[in-house]
Amino acid sequence: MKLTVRGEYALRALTYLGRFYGSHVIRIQEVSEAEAIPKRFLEQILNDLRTGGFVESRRGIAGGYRLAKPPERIPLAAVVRHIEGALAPVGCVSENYYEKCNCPDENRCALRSVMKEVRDAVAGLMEKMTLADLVQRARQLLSEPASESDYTI
Amino acid sequence: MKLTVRGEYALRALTYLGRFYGSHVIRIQEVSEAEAIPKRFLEQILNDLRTGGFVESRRGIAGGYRLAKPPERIPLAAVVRHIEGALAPVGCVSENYYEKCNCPDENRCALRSVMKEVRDAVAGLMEKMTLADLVQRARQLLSEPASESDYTI
DNA sequence: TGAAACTTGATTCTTGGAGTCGGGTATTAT
DNA sequence: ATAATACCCGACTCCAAGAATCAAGTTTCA
Repeated sequence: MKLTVRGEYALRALTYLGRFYGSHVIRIQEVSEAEAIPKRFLEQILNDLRTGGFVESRRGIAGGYRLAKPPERIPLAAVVRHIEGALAPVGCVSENYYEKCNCPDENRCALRSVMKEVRDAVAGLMEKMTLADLVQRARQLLSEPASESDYTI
Repeated sequence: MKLTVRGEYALRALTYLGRFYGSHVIRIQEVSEAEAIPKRFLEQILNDLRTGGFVESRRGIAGGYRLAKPPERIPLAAVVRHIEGALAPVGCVSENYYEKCNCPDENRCALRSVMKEVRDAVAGLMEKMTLADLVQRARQLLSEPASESDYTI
């Protein structure tokens, strides 16, 4: 039930870019240092995010990356789906990346019908949450003193 | 965000055993055939489930497995946690299997606070759902004619 | 007493995640 | 122009974990 490191990096990088949405482009180098992500690996990921239409790039000496659209229009579900595929815990209940499972009869599979609920919960949540939420939260956490205290969204 | 095959097998095997809860013990062979799970692999898994207190076994020629407690008292969350560990999408928001993530400052990590919601949703659901739900659903699906139609719980 | 079934631990096989590397291409400051 | 800088691209390595398989036990009962 885990997100891959790759997916985590993608979300962190996007959040960083989101904080500067509307201004200049950001160099990979800067994101890499700020978020402690291996630079070459981050290159791959940002490139992948570009293919997915989440960011756009500018080459050359004054190059870098920026979001391709406003953070409010980037649901976390879309990002995770593009980077790692299905949100569903088992392939046979995925809406976007369905794959047959190995149970004897899928239409009579009890697990399937139950896992679908989990999928719907996760997908529902992550479709509602956008990069804007992540950015807003990042700004809050950076302006507040660090603490263990609970938070609300 | 995926369940492993091992976890899937565990839930399927438990569901099968659950259908016979209260009567005789079931041979590995039978579960293996009914659920299309490689026998040797299933041995491992059932053994693991025994260690976890979910099933109990009887050795010898009339041996087999049965649930160690009523299905209503086996939350799916407990099974998955025992077989594969954390339910949380990232280790740093797991309540039962916490592990530090590699972000620069965990207390100022925007992703963390958002992923926690996902964890809570998944954990909440899977703690409410028990093996009894799976068994009940299995019985329904086996008595009904197979269909693609939607279902409710 | 032997066949059936669980027990245990080691071993193999494969896949995919994580990260690296080298060279290529575009852009711009000078 | 051209050199420096930064993105672009594909191949490659490394390693851990998942998914089994195997062999040799031990217990039980007919």
